[in-house]
Amino acid sequence: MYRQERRAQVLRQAKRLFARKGYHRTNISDIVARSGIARGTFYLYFRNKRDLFEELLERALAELKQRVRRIRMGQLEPSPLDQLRANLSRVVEFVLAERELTDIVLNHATGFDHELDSKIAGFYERIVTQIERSLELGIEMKLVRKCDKRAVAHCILGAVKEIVGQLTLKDLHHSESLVDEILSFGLQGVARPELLVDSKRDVVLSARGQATDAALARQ
Amino acid sequence: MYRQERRAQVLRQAKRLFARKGYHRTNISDIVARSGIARGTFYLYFRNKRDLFEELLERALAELKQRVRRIRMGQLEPSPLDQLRANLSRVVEFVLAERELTDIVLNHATGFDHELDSKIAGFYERIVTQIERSLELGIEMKLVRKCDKRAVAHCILGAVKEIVGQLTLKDLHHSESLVDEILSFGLQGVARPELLVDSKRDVVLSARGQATDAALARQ
Amino acid sequence: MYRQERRAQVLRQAKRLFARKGYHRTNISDIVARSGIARGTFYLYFRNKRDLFEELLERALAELKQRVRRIRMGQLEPSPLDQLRANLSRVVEFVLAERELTDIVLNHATGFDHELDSKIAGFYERIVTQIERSLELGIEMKLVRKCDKRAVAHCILGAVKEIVGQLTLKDLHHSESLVDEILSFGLQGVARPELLVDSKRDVVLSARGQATDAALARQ
Amino acid sequence: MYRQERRAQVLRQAKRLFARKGYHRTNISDIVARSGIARGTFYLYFRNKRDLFEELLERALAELKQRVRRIRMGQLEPSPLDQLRANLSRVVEFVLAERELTDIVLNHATGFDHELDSKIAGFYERIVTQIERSLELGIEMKLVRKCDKRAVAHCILGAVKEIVGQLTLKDLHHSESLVDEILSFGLQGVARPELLVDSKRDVVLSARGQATDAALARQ
DNA sequence: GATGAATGAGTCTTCATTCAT
DNA sequence: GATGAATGAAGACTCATTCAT
Repeated sequence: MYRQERRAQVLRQAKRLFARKGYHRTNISDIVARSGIARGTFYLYFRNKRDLFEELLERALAELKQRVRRIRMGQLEPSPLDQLRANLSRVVEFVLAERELTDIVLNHATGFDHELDSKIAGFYERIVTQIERSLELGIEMKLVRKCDKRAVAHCILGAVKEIVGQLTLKDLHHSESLVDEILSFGLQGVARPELLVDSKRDVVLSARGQATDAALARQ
Repeated sequence: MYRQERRAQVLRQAKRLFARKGYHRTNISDIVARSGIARGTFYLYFRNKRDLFEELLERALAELKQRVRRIRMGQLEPSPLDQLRANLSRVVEFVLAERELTDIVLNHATGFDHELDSKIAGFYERIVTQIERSLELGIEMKLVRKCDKRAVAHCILGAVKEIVGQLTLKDLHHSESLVDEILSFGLQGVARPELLVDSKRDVVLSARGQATDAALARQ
Repeated sequence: MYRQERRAQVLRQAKRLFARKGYHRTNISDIVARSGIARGTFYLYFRNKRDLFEELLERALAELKQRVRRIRMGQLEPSPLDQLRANLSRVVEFVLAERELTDIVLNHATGFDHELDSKIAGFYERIVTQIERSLELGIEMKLVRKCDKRAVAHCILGAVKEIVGQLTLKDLHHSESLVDEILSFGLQGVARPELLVDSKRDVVLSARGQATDAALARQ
Repeated sequence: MYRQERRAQVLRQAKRLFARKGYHRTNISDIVARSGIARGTFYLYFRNKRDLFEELLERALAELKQRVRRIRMGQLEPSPLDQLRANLSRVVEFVLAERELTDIVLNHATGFDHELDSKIAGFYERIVTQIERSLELGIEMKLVRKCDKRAVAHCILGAVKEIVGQLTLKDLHHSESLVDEILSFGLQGVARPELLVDSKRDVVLSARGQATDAALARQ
């Protein structure tokens, strides 16, 4: 288990450095110096610098994957909204606990090489698909309006990524209100609800938005 | 003007390479080979590799800044929504015309060095602030519900960034429907409007969303 | 101590090369090839090429400084002349033992950069001042004639530098007779002593040398 | 003659730059910028950078050669001492008029390449030989004591070089007194003349200087 | 297993020189 | 003749990785 401790120490230090300086500006010298091991020892634990980075990345992705669960229907399940909220809450929790890892995923894991890029892309793709499925489900359940599910899924993912990216920079603790704010935004957008309902039409914003303009203009 | 053409050619090729491989894996040899110039010629046009990158980045940011305009009130101005839509439309236009530049801004300009990081951060901060102001304005005009303006501004920025990032990957042409989809999402979220309105309350989603859950559950 | 041997080997080879070709025409490739080490290894021992050069220079200057000692008065001290001779002898010894280092100091350490130039200038300034003080002392003791001490100090330094520079080129061993020749020159110049003494005047060469001319012409 | 003016201008500027920064740190860009000509024009006037430098050097050497004349005997000639003084005076004059050129000869022309090194060495060799011959002549005329003529010649050359090198740094005008000081030093050294004469011996400093020590100690 | 000295391929950058206009 | 853009060889330095101890 001693071995594992050392390894963990290296991972920990590398994580800090990658988060602060990015992959290319972090060098093995930095890592081994911080980790208190010799240069050569590094290569007993990791095949090379890239592998170490990949491992960190995969840990983050695996953890996140696990925290974003499929929305399940059923009498025994919490309401879909609660499941949604729980997902988001778990993600925010992770982000706050692992700011550096999050920073790496969001800011330093991009444009690396084909393999890693695919890994990241696959991860996000999976998330987007999950969101898409949830939207579909929502539409079936008549909770969600009709929309370009894929585009909207990306919007949701983007909103979460951005908020979460901001979180890594600030000294915040987990706040449910933030999660709710994100949820509210995703669910109802920013317009005052009253403006969105119209006796004659289901969805106000449509036909290149002219109707909406009219509705809004009526105010 | 001949000089400017050559310079432009180098910028063009560098842009391609940076977008494809990122800054660190693109080397001067690549750039000069692609540009059909000699190694030394590069340094006639650019002080160094970093400067070239910075120039590309700044061009993108400047162009984007110019395309995102302040929402203006007044009889002679288009409706706020149309101004919003025009902003978004101009951004999407740019992104589609300059996929590589967009890719660089989104994926390769991060974790570079302090100066460039600040430049990017400043750019996004500006955008966020603009969105925030628009939200404020919307609230005053009773078009926008009350919310954590800063958080929502980040959500909106994130949604746009993500969609836009996806656009660079696909072979799409500018579609107004996409812009409308983003707008709809930002304005009304995903919930069916009817669910959001309640005779007794202005905003349904609140108090940790329990009311909403109830409302949604009622369906 | 193994490390020190390698380092010394590099210093030795660099010394040879700098002496033969000067700083600018000696490149790292030369040095590492001669030293039998790899390119990168060089940088384990020296921060850069300039540092290596500086180290060589400083070694030489330090050694020389140490060999040129202040003339001390006192019953227990050797006669001033013997102290002078000892200084000169130690310098000549060094020069012959370290021909290359001497060559570097004399011929390649000049017009380098401000810092190194100052170092060299400082070194010579120190020597000149020491000579000047010795002259002062000699005047007080009535061993030395009145003169422009600074100018004469430079003359003495120059004479020694030139002789020493010649030594580095020839295959000589340390010869006391050479030291004495320099001393004689410095002390009595080249004129036949008889010509210098005049019953009526202390110093013959004066008043724009006309008197001397007369004296010499009398012969 | 226009051409010659331009050429002279380039030589003038190059001289300044070489004197200030040395050969290697002076680049063609500097030279052409200062000279107000285009890069390519430089190569219409000079084959390359080295040639330009060589030309400057040769001018200096030629001028100096011309100023150091052989001591001639004869009723119609000035006294040898006056001829010596005139030589020295002409050299000092040149040095003061052409400080930069002197600086180049003394400090930057060394360790350059074989050909230039030989040129410089040849120049000095010539001077040394001239001094040597003068010493010989002086000995024949019983004006000069017996000595290692070659060594003494180097001492004299060195003294002059050093003084002259100092002159280039200071803001002095030609002073005959300085010339006399050098002459005095060369002729009579620094010892008080009385100490050098001994009724029984011609030259006091001899037999490893012990006699002199004794003589000096007698004081 | 641990070490850290050694490696050398790779990269940016400079600059004297050329040559088409 | 004059220009200055273009050239590309050359050089310093970095750093991930290896390997003898």
